[in-house]
Amino acid sequence: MPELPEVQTVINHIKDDLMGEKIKSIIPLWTKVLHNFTPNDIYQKLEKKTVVDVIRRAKFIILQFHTGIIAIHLRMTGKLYFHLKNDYPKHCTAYIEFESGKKLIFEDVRKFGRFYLYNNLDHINHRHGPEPLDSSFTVKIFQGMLLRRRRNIKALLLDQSFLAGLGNIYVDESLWKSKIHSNSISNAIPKKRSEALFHNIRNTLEEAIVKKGTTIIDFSVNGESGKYAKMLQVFGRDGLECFKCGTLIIKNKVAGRGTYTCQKCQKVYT
DNA sequence: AGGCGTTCCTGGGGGC
DNA sequence: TGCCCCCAGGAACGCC
Repeated sequence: MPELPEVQTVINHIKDDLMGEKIKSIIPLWTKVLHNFTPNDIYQKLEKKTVVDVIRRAKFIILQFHTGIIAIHLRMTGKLYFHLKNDYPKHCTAYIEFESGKKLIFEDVRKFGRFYLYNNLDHINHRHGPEPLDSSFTVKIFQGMLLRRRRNIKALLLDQSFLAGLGNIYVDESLWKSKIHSNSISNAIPKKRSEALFHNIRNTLEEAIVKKGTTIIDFSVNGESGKYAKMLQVFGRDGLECFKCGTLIIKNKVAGRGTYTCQKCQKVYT
């Protein structure tokens, strides 16, 4: 389940090979993978069809062209990588052919991943909150955001229109580090705790990017595994002792997601 | 506004 | 030994 650090890792891995490449064609092998366009649309909308930049916004990989963007969302099992052979992997749902002969493969076992074609980032920006790692995102802004809502903290942090990029793993990690129980209500969290949460979200994401993400279930880049799995403090540790207090970590469901918690360290604020 | 259920998919785990 | 059922999970959407 790729979250911000995993998406950033994919971009860091393929960006140099994408820059300056000109698209020859985009081939869907499974019809629904192109969400709002057809292969022919790229001739009209992308004009020169040359990749001028590759950036991340929220959990999207953005291929920037002179007159538009292709946004790619990996959802749960999507993988994006260059492939030299002429055959396609079993779960390849689409690929992009470049004039140079390079092929960018999109492999996606569960078929939730999608490609989108837009004129610019407006459409994505409108439905997404701030980037947690941006320098413009501050403690004060975050605390204000929490106070203006009265909502379950885990549901809120997972909500991409509130804050972009977090997913199930890094939400649990950030809440544990901040000693906040996932059943807490956003505007009941004390100032000191929300300040800690702000810093722990950023530190956790930054450290995970350095470690090239977390290898859980399906995530890897060209078979290379992320190293953050070794750093996880609560996620996936049900039945094991909390690293801070020794209490057994429990797993339950919060906001419809599998959630890992230390019932002693993490306080419920309501 | 917020919470919850449903949908999309498939591999894999649980139950017997 | 095998097989069937059901579920996880990101995001969008509809409903209360």
